[in-house]
Amino acid sequence: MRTEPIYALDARKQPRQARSQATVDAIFEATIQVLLAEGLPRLTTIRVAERAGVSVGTLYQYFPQKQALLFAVLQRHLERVAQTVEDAAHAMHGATLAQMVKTIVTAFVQIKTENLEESRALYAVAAELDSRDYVLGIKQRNRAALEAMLKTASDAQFDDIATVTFMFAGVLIGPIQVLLEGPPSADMLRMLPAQLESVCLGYLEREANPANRAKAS
Amino acid sequence: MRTEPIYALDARKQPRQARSQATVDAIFEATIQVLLAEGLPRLTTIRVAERAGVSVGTLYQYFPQKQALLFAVLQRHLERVAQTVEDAAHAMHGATLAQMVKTIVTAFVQIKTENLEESRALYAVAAELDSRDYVLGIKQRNRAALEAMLKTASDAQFDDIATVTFMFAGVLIGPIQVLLEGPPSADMLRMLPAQLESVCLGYLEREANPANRAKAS
Amino acid sequence: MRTEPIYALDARKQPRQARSQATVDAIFEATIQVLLAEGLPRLTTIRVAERAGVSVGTLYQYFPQKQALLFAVLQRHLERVAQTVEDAAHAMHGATLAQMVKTIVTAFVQIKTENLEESRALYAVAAELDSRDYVLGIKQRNRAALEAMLKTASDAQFDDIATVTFMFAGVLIGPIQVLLEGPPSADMLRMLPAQLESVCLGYLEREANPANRAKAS
Amino acid sequence: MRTEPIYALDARKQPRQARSQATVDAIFEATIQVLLAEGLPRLTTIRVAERAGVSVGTLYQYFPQKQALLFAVLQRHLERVAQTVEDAAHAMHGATLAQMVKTIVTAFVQIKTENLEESRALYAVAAELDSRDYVLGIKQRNRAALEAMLKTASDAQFDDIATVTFMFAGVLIGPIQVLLEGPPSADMLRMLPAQLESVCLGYLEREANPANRAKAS
DNA sequence: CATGAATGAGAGTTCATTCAT
DNA sequence: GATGAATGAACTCTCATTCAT
Repeated sequence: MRTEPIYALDARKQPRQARSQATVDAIFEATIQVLLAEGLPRLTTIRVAERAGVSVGTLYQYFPQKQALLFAVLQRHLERVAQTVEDAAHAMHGATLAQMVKTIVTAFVQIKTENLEESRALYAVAAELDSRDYVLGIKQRNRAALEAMLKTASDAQFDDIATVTFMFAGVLIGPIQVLLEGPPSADMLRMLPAQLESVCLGYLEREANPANRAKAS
Repeated sequence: MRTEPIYALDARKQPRQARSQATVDAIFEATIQVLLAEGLPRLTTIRVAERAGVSVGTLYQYFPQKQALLFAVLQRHLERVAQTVEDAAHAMHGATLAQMVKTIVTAFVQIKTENLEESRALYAVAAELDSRDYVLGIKQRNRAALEAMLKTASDAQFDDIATVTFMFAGVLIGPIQVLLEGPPSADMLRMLPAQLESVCLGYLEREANPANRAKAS
Repeated sequence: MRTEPIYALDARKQPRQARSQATVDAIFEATIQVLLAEGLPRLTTIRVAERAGVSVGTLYQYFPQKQALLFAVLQRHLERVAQTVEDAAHAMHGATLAQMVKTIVTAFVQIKTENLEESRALYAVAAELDSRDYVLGIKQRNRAALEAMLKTASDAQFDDIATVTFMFAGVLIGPIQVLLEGPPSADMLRMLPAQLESVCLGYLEREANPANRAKAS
Repeated sequence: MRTEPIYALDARKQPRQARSQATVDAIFEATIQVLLAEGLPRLTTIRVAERAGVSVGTLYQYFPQKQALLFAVLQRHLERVAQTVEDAAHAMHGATLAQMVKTIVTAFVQIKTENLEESRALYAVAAELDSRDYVLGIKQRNRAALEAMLKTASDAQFDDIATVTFMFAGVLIGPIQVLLEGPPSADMLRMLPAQLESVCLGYLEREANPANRAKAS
């Protein structure tokens, strides 16, 4: 994929006043709405501006390119997710595997699910936007937080912690993603946390170094 | 997302002559190549035609709309995946959980990995194309095959097989997807099958009905 | 002829500013000019825009489809014609047949002749555009105005007024059309009004109810 | 209107064999049908060929350009009309005005009405095709035939016979055209001949030289 | 001669972006 | 700053015409 450097994907103008912030928020909100109502191919700057109740000119005041707007929306979402994971992981340092898994799964399902529609809409954006590096960075951050946490598990120790973390993260996201893409099933959504805990705990216990596990108990 | 019915997404002239078939193949190939080299936003019908060594007119003779072309490419890929899963699942009817998991994981990783680039490129297509129903259908097929297989496990029995299958499929795809999106790591790729087996088997054994497990042993 | 409903043939942004109105007028004028200079098959949106001194984008801001543009031009012309006929007919209520005919013929010839080139150019547009219903509506309006007038003739009364009106209108338009299509002959143009009066009056007097004619004289 | 000389509007190949003639006829027929079913803008060579049951290549064997095909169809129609008028006019040499009018009106209404749909479809073709000269020529022929006939009227003589003929022809065609364009009304169609006779005879009698009329009677 | 796959110029239309008001 | 009319490059798609089979 041609990865031309994107100059200034970041919004040029840092909003300093309340009015500005309100405008930016309205634009963010409008972007998500258009995304959901019309789909990415029909998301035009004019449509977003209209729905946000501002003019195109104003929109361009805050986001000098369309890509910058989409990037910002994606960023806002992923940043929130990363922060949640980091907070949860940090809080669990020194806990048992079971406690860790329960907390992480709960937090992750919660954050991905509470804005279910938004999450779904942003998949297309991430896929199309030239944001691969950024997305990879976020995933890296998430994994780092998880890895740091796993290292402090009171009842387990892992030989290849990088691999274990990778699988942990992958396993966490897989079923959630499938759920997001599919027709929203309330049933599945209810079962998801417990099932995800089962999956993760099952895996982590299997992979935990037996010697240490013994020592821990 | 506005889901206007797409009339005749696959309504394309069926090639009747050998020459035609070669043309269609060249167009398929070119589509993947452009997707990888330029990305979906820069995939235009003219660029595809040029790379395929034909004129736009010819392209449109076989794919009456751009969407039809993308859909066909996606379809070819997913059909292959679904077929692979179905074959593998069917072959494992009556086997043990461990055998099932090993076979399925191997087949799935293999098919997704052998055309790694193609798989990656198609994510954006699926996300943007109005192909949700089709993609969901494929997932349904996959799950049905897995469920039918799991029901025949010689050493296990599940209470809520629908949920178990859903998680099984989700867990299978999660880490693979993460791998596809990231920078291809040979290390991870090597470990993936064993790790996936561990994850799946860990989960399935945990969820298997204890009574039956006892009986089986 | 496949008469698919044309959605929003006239759905165009209503110009709100003076600048806009000037733009729209320029586009109208340019359309007629291109029609005359190049003919309908060579009338492209780009050519019209160029001649109007604006960009294609601007043209499409006011006329969302090419058809809408052509329709608007046709409409402007026919509306003017219909208005002229209605005004003339209304003014002659209660007059004698001879006065009526003289006035209507004069008005009709005048309006069709003053923008002779425009009239001619629009025949092809009307023939090709999916405007049959609209054109028929205009003709209906014209006939209604003539019929209402004829009913009030002070010196005549008709048995089958619908038929008489139909023929009156048809006879009126026939020679004018022939003249428009042909090479403009100043001679014929000069004679036309008197001749048309003769034709119409001859016909109407023939068809007038004899009893009433007697009474009137 | 840019009147670039049309090279070779005539069909290149004069069909010599029965098979060829059948093919040409099928193509003619198909053209009319497509014209009626789809309208001029959707009349493509491929569609015509398909409906005629031949390949595009074959169509181009007989008509080297699309214009040549349309021109030929138009020609066939107008030739038939012109021939009919000429025959009728010639047969009436030396007759009375009343006889002349009756015969001409009958013939003209008949020929235009029997292939009503065809007549209507060809208006757009004539308007768009670069056939103005040809159409004018046909009209000229028709007028010449009428004029020659009128000159021999046994009971009338005209001062300005050119003008009278022009009006006669124009009056003849006006109501017919209106009828063709509108929704076909059986009522009007039935009345048309008598009404047209009335119009024409009324006019001609008015314009006939009184002196001669006296002498004639 | 007939076929129909291939061609590619050119048409209609969209939309990110600019800038005079 | 805000506005929204104007821009025009770029895209999708059509169709008259050609020519290898």
